[in-house]
Amino acid sequence: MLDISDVARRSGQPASTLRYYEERGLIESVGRRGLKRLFEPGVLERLALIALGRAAGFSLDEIADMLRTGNGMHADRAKLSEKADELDALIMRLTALRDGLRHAAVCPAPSHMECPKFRRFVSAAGRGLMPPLDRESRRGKA
Amino acid sequence: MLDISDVARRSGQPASTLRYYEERGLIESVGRRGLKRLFEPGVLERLALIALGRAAGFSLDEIADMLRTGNGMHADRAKLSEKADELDALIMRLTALRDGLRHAAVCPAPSHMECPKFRRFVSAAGRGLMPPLDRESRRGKA
DNA sequence: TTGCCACTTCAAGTCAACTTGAGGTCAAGC
DNA sequence: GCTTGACCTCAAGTTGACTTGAAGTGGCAA
Repeated sequence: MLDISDVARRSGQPASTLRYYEERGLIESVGRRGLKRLFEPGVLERLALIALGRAAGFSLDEIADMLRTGNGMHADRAKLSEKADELDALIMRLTALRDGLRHAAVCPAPSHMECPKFRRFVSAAGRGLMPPLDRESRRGKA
Repeated sequence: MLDISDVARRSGQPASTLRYYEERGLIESVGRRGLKRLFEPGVLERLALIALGRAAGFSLDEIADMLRTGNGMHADRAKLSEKADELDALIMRLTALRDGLRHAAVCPAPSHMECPKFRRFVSAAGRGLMPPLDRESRRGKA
């Protein structure tokens, strides 16, 4: 049996997150010693599964559903496939973007706007072909 | 001269966003007709540039800085390069993830956890090798 | 038995980028 | 002149996933 600090240490998630996940129905504790939660070791695998789901872009609610239906991420394969397709589209956009940035970084044009290649990227973004990325990048710098 | 609804229509951004961007110093209006803001047509290119920056994962603050220093995204090339590197790392993680999902979707193992390939992905996620994706995916479904 | 301190609960705060709502203004058409 | 309605300002609300803080509890070492 693990107490919350064991789980925190071994999963890398702060205790507050573990309590939050329990409240949200993502994990469960199997009892208490006094006030303190006790967890089975299996919770670690479950937390890894949750981390995977989060990394794939599933929300906590979606993950909770999956974990509830089967008892081990019996996620329906269609949903996984769909998420893989989404990732594919995202990867393509990001790749184009990366190439654009890479080019802008080395482009000899005095101002980026004078470079036709860069102007193409700008106007693609202007036409909404490249939705914002957000949180991921913010984490990247922390 | 364009009023805010012209800019909204032609940039795809709602008026509220344009006001917000002005407040944040990302764009500026050149005057008023009565109460109503007037914009120069150039604001459209600037908005496209902002959209590009957002798509690349820059925060509004970072974009505002870039737009302030030069007067046309004279963004320093080191910063662009750095962002391209970040994107590269992100792309690699997402690709691994996509492959993992794709595999899980077709894997014949009765439960995903019985597949050694899937277990590798899970444990990689558990070790924090795959930080969450978040907002991007949520947008994906809207 | 006393004290420490890791744990507990619950409500509220945080973050970024907006959006929404209430209440007001004003140019233009009738 | 009067109405209409697009615009204005400013404050507050939204979202998801947490974190933080205050106030309380209880197991265990000394």
